[in-house]
Amino acid sequence: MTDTSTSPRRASRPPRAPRRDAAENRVAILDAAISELNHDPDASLETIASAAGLSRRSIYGHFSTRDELVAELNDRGIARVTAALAPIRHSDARIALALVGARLWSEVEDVRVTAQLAIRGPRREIVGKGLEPVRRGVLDLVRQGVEAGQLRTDIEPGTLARLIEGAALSVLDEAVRADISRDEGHRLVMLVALSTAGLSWREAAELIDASPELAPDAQPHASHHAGDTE
Amino acid sequence: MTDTSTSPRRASRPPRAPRRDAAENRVAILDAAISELNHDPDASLETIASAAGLSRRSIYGHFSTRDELVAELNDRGIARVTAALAPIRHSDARIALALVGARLWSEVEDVRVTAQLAIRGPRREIVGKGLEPVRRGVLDLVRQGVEAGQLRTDIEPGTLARLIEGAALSVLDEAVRADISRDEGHRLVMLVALSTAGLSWREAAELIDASPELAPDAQPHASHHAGDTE
DNA sequence: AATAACTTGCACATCAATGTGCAAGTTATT
DNA sequence: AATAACTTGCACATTGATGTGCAAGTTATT
Repeated sequence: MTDTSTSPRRASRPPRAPRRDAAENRVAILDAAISELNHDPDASLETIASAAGLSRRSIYGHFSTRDELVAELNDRGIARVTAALAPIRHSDARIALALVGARLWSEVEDVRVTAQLAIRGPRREIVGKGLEPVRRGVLDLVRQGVEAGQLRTDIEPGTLARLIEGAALSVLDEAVRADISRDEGHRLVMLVALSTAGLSWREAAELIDASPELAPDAQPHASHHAGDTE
Repeated sequence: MTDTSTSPRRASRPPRAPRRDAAENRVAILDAAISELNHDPDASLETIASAAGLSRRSIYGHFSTRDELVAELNDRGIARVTAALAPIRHSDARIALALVGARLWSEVEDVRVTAQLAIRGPRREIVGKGLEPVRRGVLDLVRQGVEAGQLRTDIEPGTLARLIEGAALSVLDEAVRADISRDEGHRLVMLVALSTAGLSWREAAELIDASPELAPDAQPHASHHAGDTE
């Protein structure tokens, strides 16, 4: 049990670093949870635990309640999405929008769980709050694009932003259903985002092919900070 | 399921017709269930019952188990969707596709619950089977459109069909989030379906405005009269 | 090797939801 | 008014999941 109580019984006890295997197990739990919740948003701790190769009891050594585990997953998801989308800035809103799709694609699993949580469950309000900045970002892109005459004007920006988001999620769903390859999904999510944004399919393809920053390998991967000596 | 047939069977039980209020209550339960499950896919019978203005206990007078209630909802949903989409036939696949969106829109609530059930829960396989014909129909339309050079060819028909379905559902979600008016939703779902199918937003709008059968008041039953208005 | 950290299995308490039985009320229908 | 249909409240059994306490085992770390 991770003692969170701040009762300074004696001199401050130095919180030691967790054991290596324990740290690994913690990650294993998180990963298993993501994976299992992708299949069934109501997966039990039992299920998650055994998927992580641990006993249910052990989970409580890392997370004091189920909610805490989910919350952590959630924070992680939001953090990843935010990190992935934050640096996107481009003079062409269409490209930026495609980039949003592409970045989401590179985080499929986390994104899906987070998105599910944002829709269902009692936490949906809170999760929604966390995603607020991301949504604002997309909305700003849409506005920028409309302003520049690059995107459709027949749908209100706010609505359009949410629809693009929804369209992208559809691709992620489809990706889980049918096993879609990395590059295929990469292109697909961009195509769909652009289509929803108002481009014809030929325009979308043209734009993607003409923009080197949208190539499947132009993805600046999330920071593996610290070059580990190998 | 519900045997209303007056089979001349004098075994031991003459099956009488249900009392009028009972029949009404049954419908009330179904309606309440739809509504509540739209808010929370895991709504309890307690919640549903009180939303229907009844006690939880009374539900068991109409449905012997929760599953049976859900199954009935499901059948009803599939029936409605099927009925709404079955008569759609048109030489122009784009119009037909828009029509699919429009018809789904007219059944929003039922469609959403059914769609949810098709994704979550242990019944998803069964529900999916029920929707099979509908999906085949959409797929056929997509193929027809591709054949005729009216729809995009950069996405595999099977995938495209599912993406269109997903896009339409996004609109339905959006409709629940923000209160969208009947006509607004009607147009929106068509626009999004066509956009996903590959049209630019201007093409989509043009097509919709030029097709009287896509007008918000074009009624569900009278199938189609030869399109001559151009 | 010694220690503390971690895992595990079991027993147990709790909780929310489902489904039943039954007796007492209401209400539609004849 | 008489009857059967229906609703309701309460008690109760059941089930699945969560969360705890504890003792006994394992394993990383020193």
